[in-house]
Amino acid sequence: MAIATQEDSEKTKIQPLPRVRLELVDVFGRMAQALSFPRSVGEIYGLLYLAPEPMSAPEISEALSISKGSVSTGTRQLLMLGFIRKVWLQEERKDYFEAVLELGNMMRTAYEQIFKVRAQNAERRLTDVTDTLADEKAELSPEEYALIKERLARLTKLQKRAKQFMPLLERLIK
Amino acid sequence: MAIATQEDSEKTKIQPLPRVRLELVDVFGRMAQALSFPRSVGEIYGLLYLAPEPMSAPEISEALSISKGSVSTGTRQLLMLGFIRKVWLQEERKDYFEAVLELGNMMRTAYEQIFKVRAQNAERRLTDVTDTLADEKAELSPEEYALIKERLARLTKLQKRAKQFMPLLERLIK
DNA sequence: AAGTTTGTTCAATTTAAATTGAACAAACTG
DNA sequence: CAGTTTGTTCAATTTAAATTGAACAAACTT
Repeated sequence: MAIATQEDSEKTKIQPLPRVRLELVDVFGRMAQALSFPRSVGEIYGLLYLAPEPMSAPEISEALSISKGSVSTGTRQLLMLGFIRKVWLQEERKDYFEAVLELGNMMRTAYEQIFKVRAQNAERRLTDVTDTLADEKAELSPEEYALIKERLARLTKLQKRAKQFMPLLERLIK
Repeated sequence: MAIATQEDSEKTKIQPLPRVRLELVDVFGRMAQALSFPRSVGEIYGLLYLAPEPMSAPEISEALSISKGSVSTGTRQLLMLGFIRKVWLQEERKDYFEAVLELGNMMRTAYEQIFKVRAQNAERRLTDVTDTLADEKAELSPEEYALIKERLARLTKLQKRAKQFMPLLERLIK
């Protein structure tokens, strides 16, 4: 469908994607959503994952029926996360993209960029809360102060435990 | 606090929450969002986590300025995940809720209910795609068929590796 | 009995996020 | 040079999800 009727002077030999490829596009689209990425980002990766050759942004846009803008932002995200890479095809001036197949690498990068940052944020915010408790001590009844202190200590302990796991996880992921 | 005696006719002894508690509400609210839960669900948990006594649904609604409906659906989700429990206060007919403080348990339950299910879904969908490839073999060039087959095999391998990690993760989490 | 209070459900609304599409710049082509 | 094509950015729009609020049922009270 959507065969470009404008003079196909070019490589616009857009044959429809085989069903397998469409299905994988869908699988990665849903997976992205589950991980709270835009669906389109997953779809782009799914498309590239089974592509026999690198694809240009206009080709991706056409194949998935998504706008240039979405392809631009989507590929940027995937590049940053290390899920795809740019390929320089001889004498072409377009950018071409291909999927990085070494999934271990991808996952490590994604882990670094997402989980680690989140864990650090959580840690910082937790110490902020603890500081607030100290500031507020005078305004709280001794019982309430003690209770809150104990519970925040629990959270901090958990936070520390989680932090210890992280290097272990990192090793597993590699 | 909040020992509203019925004769009050208004248990609206609602003194404002201490700042520490408001801050933790916010921390958990944001954390929930990062994990793609509704913010309100995190806020409810954050509120209960530092509550000196179990709180009723109307109290929660009031304290967080969220509707009865949200409290009802939010507490249901938290109960299902094991993050909070119902407490039966003597002779009261309202439901009271308190946070489960044993975070290890919570995390195990959440893991079971979320990651495991997702991993199983991913597995099923991947085999579906592989089946489609088999169906479609005749319509593909030998080269494309081989390429897709190889890449799907890669994914399946990764999937299996991830599956092996799961029991290990489970043990770590406990 | 009629009147409260609590809690659930679900349609309507609000809010947040993703996507589009148009304006623009850059790099080429005839 | 003017005319294409590619790719980015961002305001406007669309889409999806969370939240509200009203209707209702259940469990009590007077």
